Order: sequence, then C-alpha cells, then structure tokens
Amino acid sequence: MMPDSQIKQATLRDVAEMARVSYQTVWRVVNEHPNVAVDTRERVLQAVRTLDYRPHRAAQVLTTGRSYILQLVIFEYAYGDPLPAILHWAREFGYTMVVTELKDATSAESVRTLLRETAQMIDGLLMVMPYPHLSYDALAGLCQGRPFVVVNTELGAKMPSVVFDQRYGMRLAVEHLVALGHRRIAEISGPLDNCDARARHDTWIRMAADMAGRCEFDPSLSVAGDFEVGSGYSAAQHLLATGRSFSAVLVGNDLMALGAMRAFDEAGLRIPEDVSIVGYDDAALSAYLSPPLTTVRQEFDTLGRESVEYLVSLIEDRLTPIQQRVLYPELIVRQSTCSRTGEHPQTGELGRR
Amino acid sequence: MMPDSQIKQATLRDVAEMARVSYQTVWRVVNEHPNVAVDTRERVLQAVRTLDYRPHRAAQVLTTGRSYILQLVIFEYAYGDPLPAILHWAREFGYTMVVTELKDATSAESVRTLLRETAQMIDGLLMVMPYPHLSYDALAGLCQGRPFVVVNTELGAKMPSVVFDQRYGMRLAVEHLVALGHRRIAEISGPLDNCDARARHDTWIRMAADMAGRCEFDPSLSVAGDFEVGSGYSAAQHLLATGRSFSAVLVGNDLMALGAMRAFDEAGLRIPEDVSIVGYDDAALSAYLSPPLTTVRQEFDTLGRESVEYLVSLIEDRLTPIQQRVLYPELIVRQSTCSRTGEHPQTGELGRR
DNA sequence: CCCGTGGATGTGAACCGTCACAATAGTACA
DNA sequence: TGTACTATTGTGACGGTTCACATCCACGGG
Repeated sequence: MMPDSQIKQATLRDVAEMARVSYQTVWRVVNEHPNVAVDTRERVLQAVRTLDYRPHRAAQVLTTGRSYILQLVIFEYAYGDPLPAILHWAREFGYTMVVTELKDATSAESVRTLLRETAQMIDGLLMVMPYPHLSYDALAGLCQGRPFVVVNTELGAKMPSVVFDQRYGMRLAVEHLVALGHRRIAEISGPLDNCDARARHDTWIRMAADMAGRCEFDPSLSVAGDFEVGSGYSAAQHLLATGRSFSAVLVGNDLMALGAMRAFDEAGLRIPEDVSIVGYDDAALSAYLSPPLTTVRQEFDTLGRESVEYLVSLIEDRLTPIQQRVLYPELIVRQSTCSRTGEHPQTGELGRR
Repeated sequence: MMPDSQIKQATLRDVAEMARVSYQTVWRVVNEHPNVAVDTRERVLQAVRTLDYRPHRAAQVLTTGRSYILQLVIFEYAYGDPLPAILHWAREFGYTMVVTELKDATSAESVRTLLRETAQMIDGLLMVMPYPHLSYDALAGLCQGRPFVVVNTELGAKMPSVVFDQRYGMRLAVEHLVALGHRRIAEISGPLDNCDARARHDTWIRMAADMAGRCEFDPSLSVAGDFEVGSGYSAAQHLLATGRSFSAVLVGNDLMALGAMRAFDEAGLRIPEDVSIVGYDDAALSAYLSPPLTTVRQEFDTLGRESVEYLVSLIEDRLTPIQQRVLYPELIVRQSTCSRTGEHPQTGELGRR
C-alpha cells in the first residue's frame, strides 16, 4: 500500500492565511514584485517555508499560457544521437522536455495524433524528423501556431531548422578517399527516404560525375541500409556477392560501418589494406573499433544547443526570423582508411562467393 | 516572423454556444456520458469538429489532479538502454513522458531541485537510479507522496522497483567461463558505487571463494571502469600492464568490452584464443563485433514494460502492494569465449610492456 | 488643511474544465 | 388527474494562479 496517499499542497491562500495578508501580497512576494514592506515580506517568506509552498504549475499554465515545457518528437532512428544534448540544453534554458516517439513520421495524421495529447501544455516543439514530407505550412498547422524547430531536415528547407550540411560532410569523405587513390568506391547509404541519407547519396553521385575518371559511381555497388548494425552487415555481404571490385566503402553511419567491418572480416578482407571504410557520425565507440574508424563527425551537442536555443528564442521573442541554421561536420581520419596500393588483393577477386 | 502568432483554442463554452446547448451538455458528449439526446449529441459533435475543440489539459490537471504525464529521472550512465522501451510503453499505457537527466544522483538536494519544477504536473515518477543512497522514505518524501517506481536498484531493496537479478547474471557468466576451463579470470567492472556493478562484482568474489581451486579472484586483476568505451580500453591496458596472467575477462558492459577488445587487439592478443571476453547487456552491436561478443542479455524492453505497468498500476489502483519485480538475464554465447586450451600463448608472457 | 503622489495592501474576475445538484420535460401507471 | 420516475438539460461553485483595478494610508508641498 502507498502511504498517506496524497499530500495536500499548500496554496497561495493557505500561505496568505498563515501570514495574515491577502493572497495578492503573497503572490507579490513569491514573484519578487516591488512595493512590499520588509516585515510583511519576511512574514510571508516564513509561511512559504513552513508550508513548503510551491506555485501550482497547472494553474500557472492555465492563466499564463506558458508551461516551460517543450516537446521533442523523434523518429525512431534518430535516437541516441541528439537526445542527450537536447535534454541537457533544454534544462539549461529552463525548460523541461516531453519526449515522444513517432512510429510513422511520414503521415501527417500520426503527427496530429501525437500532438493532440499534449498540445495545450507545451510552449514549443522540437522535431527530429528526417523525412521531409511535410511543408512548413503543414507543420505550422499541426503545431497549432506554436513555435517549432525542425532538427535535421533538408538543407535549404524553408522552415525554422537546424541542420548539418550533409553535402559538405560527404564531400569531405569522398575527397579523402579520392586523395588516397581510391577509384572504385562502394556505398552503404542510409534509407533513401531519409533526407540526410539522400543528400549524402546524391552528393556522392554528383561528385563522381564531376570527377569523372578520378573516381566512379557504380549503381550496383550502392546499397541502402536502415542505419542499424545488422543492415550494415548484410549490405557489406551484398556488396561482396556482386563480385565487383571496390577498394573503399562510404557508410551511412558508424553503426552500419561496424556491421560492415564484421562482414568484411568474416570474408577474410583486411581493413584498411583490402577495403577502406569511412563512417559517419563519429559515435563514441568509433575510436575503439579495430581498426579505429575514419568518420565524419557531427557535433550533436552543438546541434542540441542550437536547436533549443533557437526554439526558446522563437518562444520568448517573437521577432526571431525564420531561418535555417547550418552546422558543418568534420572529417576524423583514423585507421580504417589508407591509400590504395593497388598491389593488395582487392575485393572482386576475394569477394566472389 | 512567426505567422498569426497564437491560434485561439476553442473552449467548452465556445462549443456550447455554437451547438446552442449548455457547456455541461458539451462536457457530457465529450466525456461520453449517457443521457444525451441523439440529435443534441450530433449537433455538439458537429460543433466540436468545426471548432476543432480539445479539452485544455492544464485545466483538466487543475481540476482532476491527473495529468497523464509521468516523469522519468535518469542518471547519465543509464542512458540509451531502458529509455526507448520506457517511452514506448508509457505511450502504450496512455501516458506521456517527461524525461529529465540527473547530474548528481547521490544528493537528495539535486533530486529535490529536479522535482520542484514539474512536481504538481505529473502523476508519478520512474527513476533509473542505480545509486541506492536514498531510502524509501527519503524518496517518498521527495516525490511528495506521488507514486514512484525505481528501475535498477539493489536487489532486495524495500521499495517499489523493477530490477534485473545481477547475481544471477554474473553467475551465468562466471559458470560459463569456469566450464570452459578458465581459472585466472580478470574483471573490468562498472563503477562500484553503481549498485549493478557492485552486485556483479561482489557475486564474482563470492563465487571465486566458493569455487576455491576451480577459479580464483585476484584483486589486482579487477579494475573498475565507468561503463564508457574508453574506460574499457584503458582498463584492459591496465590489466596487461600488471604482467599477471589471465585467460578470460568479465566486463561490466558491452561498450567497455568493445574498448577492451581493442586494447587486446593492439597488444597482439587474439580473442578468444588468448583472452576470452564476456560482456554484459547484449547491446545491438554486440553480435557484430569481431568476434561476436558472448554476453549476458538484459531484456530492456521487458524492464521498460514492467516498470511502466507497475507505476501505472500504482497510480490508478491504490491497492497495488509495494514490491520488487525481479527479471532474469540470459547468457548469450557467441564467439568471444572459448575453452582454455592452456597451450596458447597466454597473457602474462605477451602482456608485459 | 487640502491635494497630489506613491507605497502598501486588498478585491474581483478571469483562465477552462469538473462535478454536485437543480430544474424541466416527458412518460408510465394507478 | 396526480404521483413517481426517468431522460435530458442547465446552474453554480470550485480548483490555484494571474492581473487589472480599487482602496487605504502617510507624507510633502502649497
């Protein structure tokens, strides 16, 4: 059994009674308004302490319309990455965070359902929705005019958003491989309806076209995974099964890179001598893989801070313009990439079933 | 600029006016009470739809005292693991979740601060606090009599809680290694003020004592990490630096196991031939390490479901008894462990700096 | 002595649902 | 025709905070 089931919270009026003043005076003291006599203030504060008075948030929300609660909407993939940073910065800015997961981010209906539940309670929304199926107006409608910031959407999208420049990140990765002499480069991308994955994929194709001769894009050496370890593993196996040769792989994130490394390892290929691998994200574990993974770092802490900061400024100051804040990733070179020596046994000979 | 800044939400009274009935009738329709004439009901529902009426949650909280919001308090370590499951099940049970991180879980003061902010808004708390410094009464006091469930605390703790039996899990791991013939077993534990880490560590010591002769506990081969990859790496290096021989390592979680594997790899030791490794958790990536990691699986989805289910039953039905629900982990044997052949080069010869 | 000024404090209404109770209409049955 | 009862609908107060406004008092200047 629970003990003394509900402890009755003291109210403004309770404190007023105890301090022998009106509730308004108590309110003034609590909200630090001027024009309260020092001895009255003391008496009130005393009462506040003994009764352990705290303003009732729900009542405050009801009258002021402000809850200091934000809602984070995340799509299942995007999990671990930006969440800790967002949580941390929300707290730092004085907000608490409701976290909701969205199963089907592509349908406006599921978003609507999600918002129904909490809508009147929250001051603004942060949406990690890498599936840009909803226009600004659609989102604004769903959010009932509440401020929102989209995290990780298309570069150039006309909405309040904070994004990494995926084209830039991919360029770093490709240039790195090309500089090492790699020509036949395979790709294990994320799901192509994910805008990040798409942007990187498209960038890779465009770069290959632009650098014709120095490297090439082979459609049969481009597989899409789902950002999970297992899909990296099977994608790598699939690449090997094609029998086509490649000396390096661009992988959509570090988790899939880990899976791919395992597959190559099982196939007897050495990394980086036989296959160079570039990951994406720079997860905590990437520095400790064997070999440590060359990857494109996305600074999720910055992403979290920028997103929250932007959202809060939209909430508190209506003058903030709609804009897209762009962050730039960084290439972290470790030991999973090396120059293509050409004399090593390459995939294509070994990889044949 | 944000567009038409705030969209005015329709209230019960607005709907009533439109449907030409009293707000009470609207309320009855919305809350599906009987005794409303069919045509009235239709008229009201029509008005509800055209005005897109939704009850104001804050007002509901104010009058009913129920918010259908739960608060999750997590200590930084315990991150990724139980969170997705808890989120999912909370939603499943009709609750939304406020997620708050706690920097210093050992001080009652920091908990109090955290709760102040949201206290009157939430129906109950879920605390992932593997630092059992607070008694049931202390916690109940902090929670102001609101129901709470502790996730991952000490086995046998007298509070509403859901835990894995860490002793059982560790026993599985140790028995596995002993059955494979390992005698000198090293340990990379989690931080020993963490009750999970502590329970496993203590179990290991007790088992070694009980099985005297068949395996042994060597204090200098027991290092505490912090559950992060990097600490597994340096702990493994430390083990090697002792110059003492060991043929297997019990690691506090899979992430540290990954770090340790890297360290052994760098030192030229093969896994499992030279060192067998047992992890803990069965993280998503563990099956894809090279070699795939033998580990003790904790079913976090079950943990999440049980925790939320328990909390909800405490909230909705005051008769639920205070109890501890115990879940049992499971040994997953993969390829990072093998029988000790004795003829292989063991650590101690190779490991010397 | 009166008025203006400003500090100190109090009153009433509003926010939006909820709930206990009141009121009205309508039917059934004696 | 009246009573009992039900189905349907309405009224009033309340929850705890906020805010605009009202009141009271004292003090200084004229």
